[in-house]
Amino acid sequence: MPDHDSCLVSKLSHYVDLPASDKALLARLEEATEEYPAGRKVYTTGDPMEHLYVVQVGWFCAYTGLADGSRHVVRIHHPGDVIGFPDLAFRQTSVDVVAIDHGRLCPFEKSVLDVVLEEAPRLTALLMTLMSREYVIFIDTLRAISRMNAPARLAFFILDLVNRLRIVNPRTGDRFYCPVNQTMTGDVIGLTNVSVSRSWKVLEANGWVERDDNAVIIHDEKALREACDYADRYKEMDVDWFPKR
Amino acid sequence: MPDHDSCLVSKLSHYVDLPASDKALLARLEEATEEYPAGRKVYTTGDPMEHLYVVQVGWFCAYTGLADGSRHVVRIHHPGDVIGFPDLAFRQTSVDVVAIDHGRLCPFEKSVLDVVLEEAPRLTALLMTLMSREYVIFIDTLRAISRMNAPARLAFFILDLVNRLRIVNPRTGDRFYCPVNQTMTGDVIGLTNVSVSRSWKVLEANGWVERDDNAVIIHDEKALREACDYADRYKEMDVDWFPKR
DNA sequence: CGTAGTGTTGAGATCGATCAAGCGCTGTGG
DNA sequence: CCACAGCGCTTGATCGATCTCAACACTACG
Repeated sequence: MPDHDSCLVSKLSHYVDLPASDKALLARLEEATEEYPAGRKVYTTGDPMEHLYVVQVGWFCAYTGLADGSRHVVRIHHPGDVIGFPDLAFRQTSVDVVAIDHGRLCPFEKSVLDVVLEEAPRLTALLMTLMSREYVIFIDTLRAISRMNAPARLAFFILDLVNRLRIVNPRTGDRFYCPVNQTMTGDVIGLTNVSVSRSWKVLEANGWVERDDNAVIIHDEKALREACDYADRYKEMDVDWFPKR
Repeated sequence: MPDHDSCLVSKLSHYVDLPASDKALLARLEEATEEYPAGRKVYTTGDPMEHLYVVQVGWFCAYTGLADGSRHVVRIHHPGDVIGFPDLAFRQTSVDVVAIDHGRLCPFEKSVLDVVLEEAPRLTALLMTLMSREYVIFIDTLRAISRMNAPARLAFFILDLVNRLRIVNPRTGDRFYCPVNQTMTGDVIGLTNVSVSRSWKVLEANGWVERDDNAVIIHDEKALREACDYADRYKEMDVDWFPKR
């Protein structure tokens, strides 16, 4: 009965087998999916923190505004991601989330997480692990932004994107579609759109990447990795310690 | 029987009441405390990820090295912090951890977390929440580093420190002891020791802070907050959704 | 007294920001 | 069909914040 599979489950099955009871639980908790046209807000900073969302289709962007009007993009979310983890600890959201292109989300209420924690330890472990992985990637990002030059930061951005896309779609290979413009890219890695443009030029001149309209083609992934000392956090997750049931 | 109280419990009781069964569980899982003289390594990048640690006494520093020999400090840990959250997802550690001054840790094995998840949902929720809070603070840090100037970053660093110290010791007030030198400070907020020194001068010249040997005295917290658009994430945690047992 | 660690200060170099202009593409409306 | 506006990207010129390098002061410690 694939129609009744939770979309959280279908995304999370990439990582670990969940017992049927966990799947059934999630299917019960999950609300109807929601469509988001490009540009539509999911929520705004300060909104009550009531839902987590699993991205089913499309790219979403979590960002915060700064006092001077500039913007910092916290995270670009792809299909399979969970939106809202960081704000679990709080009553209010700490970021804005908006759809970059047309997308679909599966919301489920934060308030039902208690049932998950009580009844589905294996699923709980998976959620904790996913959160922890996001956290480590953040550490990597901070490291890149605080200590690396503009082209290296862009290399990091590209590698992070492609490796995440490869999880959900292993056929991704070295070419992917990227709807993120240069201004937004800069807001992710702490640069202006001008520096992003120049950094692209550098990476292209090196023969490491190529751009074709909104597509990115990676020609020398090894060189990109070395440029930003990249560690792929998406490959090896430790699920051995998970509860058995 | 305070001697048998888990030190994790005693630290976590700041946030939420835990059922006696959770406390007993933790006391059982916890290993003997370990003493760390200043400078002693707790673990090194690439070590098998076998323990989490609760800081009981002292300051610890989690950092990663960069290819060019420079260093990025991921986090300064204080009493009450849990060391190792970010690496939960992985088999190997992704940072080095070292004692800044003399300290004491309570290790407990990652492999027993499955028992926690199966038997102590309320405690599990607390751990998830603490991880999530760390994550949000990281987002704030990244925002500061990627978009703010040197004095604002230092202001952020100071406010983060003092607000964390105030959790464990509410009597902290506006003065605290800080064993972190300027080089390490720079490694936290993405500056050189030289820029840190100059930024201190700026904040002092503004009359916002004062230094007295290794102590920091805050004279105008409001101004500091405004300088770096600071949000105190340590005040309001949402524990309402926690499982009741 | 010598050494190591830490912080301060100055001078010059550098990287990315800022400002400004222009190009190509797209969608819209006359 | 054309004019125009809007958006994203590129490029050049200049500016400025921070880095780099270097020298020096101070302290602790053997």
